[in-house]
Amino acid sequence: MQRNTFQRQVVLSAVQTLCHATADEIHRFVAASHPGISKATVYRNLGLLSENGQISHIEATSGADYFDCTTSPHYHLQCTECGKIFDVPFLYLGELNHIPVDPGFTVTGHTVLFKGVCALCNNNKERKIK
Amino acid sequence: MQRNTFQRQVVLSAVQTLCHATADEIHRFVAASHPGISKATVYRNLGLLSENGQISHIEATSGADYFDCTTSPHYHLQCTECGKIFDVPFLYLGELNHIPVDPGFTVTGHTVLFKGVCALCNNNKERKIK
DNA sequence: ATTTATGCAAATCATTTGCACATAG
DNA sequence: CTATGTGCAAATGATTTGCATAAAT
Repeated sequence: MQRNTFQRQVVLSAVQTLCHATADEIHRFVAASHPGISKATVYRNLGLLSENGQISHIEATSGADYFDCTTSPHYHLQCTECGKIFDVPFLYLGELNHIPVDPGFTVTGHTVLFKGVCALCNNNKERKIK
Repeated sequence: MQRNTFQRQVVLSAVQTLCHATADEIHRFVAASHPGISKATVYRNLGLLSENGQISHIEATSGADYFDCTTSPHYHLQCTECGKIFDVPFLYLGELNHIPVDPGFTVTGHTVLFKGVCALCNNNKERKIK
């Protein structure tokens, strides 16, 4: 049976405050008020909380993974300049899980990740040119 | 100007032979006949060849990335048991790059990766149960 | 009391990088 | 010749793990 530790509560509440954050960002946030909490504990709790469906795990294709306070299915846009994650609302292609592949294969899910440049980074780029 | 080194030719030909392979698999394949070629060189050439559009880079969400001998746009299915990559033909959602997001954002591309269990691994699982 | 969780440090895995030497153009 | 590429080993970054101790139930 899973226990309701102080550390787990603090990690969950950090994810809910930060909305989209990496394990390291969550650890830094948590450690600010509770310096004793280790990064390993943050990782272990992020894993458990995602398995429980209390948060969701955003698997990036480069750099660190992110954790999301929202658990409803939706896709993300990641800025290739700063790494930040943004929600892509109003789009979820559930039917993609039923694509016809060789019988024998079992499709269990799919990931969609958009790449782009966020407003802030676009702005910084323009300034550099000038 | 880019040079046409022996090592680069060997790496390209390995990717074309293996079709879907990780840097490590490509290095092992290459090293079998040319033991002098280092893994760093394999990585550097895989990077250059993808930039040139001679091969493509499959960014995985866990474990090692793969390199693909094909360069036409298509998605992949990765087996969560063995990590192998399979093509998902006849499906490319180019229109996804035009999803409406906040103005200021620039969407430059998207990744779709299916997760599932391949025929071979499904088979192995069944045997374990019995 | 017993099992689950924690903190720490070390280990792992994929990939990148610095640097001295080699070689393609 | 000289810029680009190579091999080696060390560095990096994200994440995981072993182990002794702590604390939830």
